[in-house]
Amino acid sequence: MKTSTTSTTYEAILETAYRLFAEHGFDKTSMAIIAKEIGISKPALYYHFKSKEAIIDVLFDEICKSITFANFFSIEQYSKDNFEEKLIVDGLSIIQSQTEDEYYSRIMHQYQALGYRNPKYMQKLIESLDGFTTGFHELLRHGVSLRVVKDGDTLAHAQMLTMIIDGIDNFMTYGFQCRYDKIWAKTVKSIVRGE
Amino acid sequence: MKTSTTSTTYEAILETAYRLFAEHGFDKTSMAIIAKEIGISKPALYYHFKSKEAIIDVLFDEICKSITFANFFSIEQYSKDNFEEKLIVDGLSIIQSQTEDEYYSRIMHQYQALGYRNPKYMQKLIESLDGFTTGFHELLRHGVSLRVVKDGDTLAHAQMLTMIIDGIDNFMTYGFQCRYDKIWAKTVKSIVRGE
DNA sequence: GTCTATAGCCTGATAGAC
DNA sequence: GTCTATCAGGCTATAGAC
Repeated sequence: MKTSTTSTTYEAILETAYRLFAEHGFDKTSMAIIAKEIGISKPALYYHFKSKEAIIDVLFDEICKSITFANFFSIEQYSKDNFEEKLIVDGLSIIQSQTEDEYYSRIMHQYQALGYRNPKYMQKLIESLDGFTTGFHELLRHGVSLRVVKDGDTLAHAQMLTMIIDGIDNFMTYGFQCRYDKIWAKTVKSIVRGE
Repeated sequence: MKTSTTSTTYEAILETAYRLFAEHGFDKTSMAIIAKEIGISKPALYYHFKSKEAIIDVLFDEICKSITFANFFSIEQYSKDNFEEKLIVDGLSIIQSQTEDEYYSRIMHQYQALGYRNPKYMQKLIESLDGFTTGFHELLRHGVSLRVVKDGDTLAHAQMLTMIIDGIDNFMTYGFQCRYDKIWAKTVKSIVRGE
């Protein structure tokens, strides 16, 4: 998310909706409020998006695109020498990027709640999780082949890394005071070095 | 949750609301639908609860009461001989209990979304997380004093355990196929044995 | 592309009888 | 404790003018 500067009405709608949805929830953010906040009328809004759900869907697509595994980890850059350190640093960069967008977790929780009721969202959420576990799995196997990661149940380890990344984000959004860097580093080291 | 058999109207309201809220969300579950599902009228519902929010609040209190650390872990039962194994088993029992209530995670995600907008819910959610980290922290320090847990940053380790429990629950609700038992056991062992 | 006006529905909540 | 009837207000979405 975070489109640079608002130029078109279309972009203004997406940015404003993103913020209002995060702040007040999908249900409590009416089309009228979104329109008023931008300074246009409700029908003008409907000119750009055929329904409220359409806005929600477009936003979800954009969010999903911005949080792929490949955006944060480049397997080819991992070598025998930098493996553990780079995995720690790249992981922290995810955490960092989520700190910078205060609305991300708030709105994501809502898509998760939607997912339980609507397969359309559920599917993408699972794809996203799957992308991370698959990515970590490849990365770890690469590490094994480099002989810098101890061989073991790399799939379970990949799932564990995904879970911790997800959990850290979750905790952070609550302003829960944790040594997040330490937790991530500890997890990575434990997995790389193999218990 | 899960009151045995429904005897009073009051209990019927709570049980039905719990299920409908989990299935369709707070906003999309109207007082009329709840009343209809039970077989009473809307005003009858308002006789027992002064507002929709009152139902949501009572449900949240009950849920919070049922997921305290002490309900799953009894520090005094942990000895030098059974420590690691018992920590694994007790952790799995949480995961197990959440499998048995298919609605738990669904409704919990909604309270989390509410928490971002309403300090009333936020506070209890944080208290709950805090209860687990504090509990694990005590447990780990107990383990250290028993010389069965390697000394280290027990607070960070306690937060890590909380995060994994939370994350496992999260993943499970999506029907994500994981070796949850393996992930939990791996985490516990890594922490108990110290890296 | 944007507007005013409004249709049509659903909502939370209540008045008042039994 | 439970009912029928009802209200006031908010909602999504659209018709039709500019």
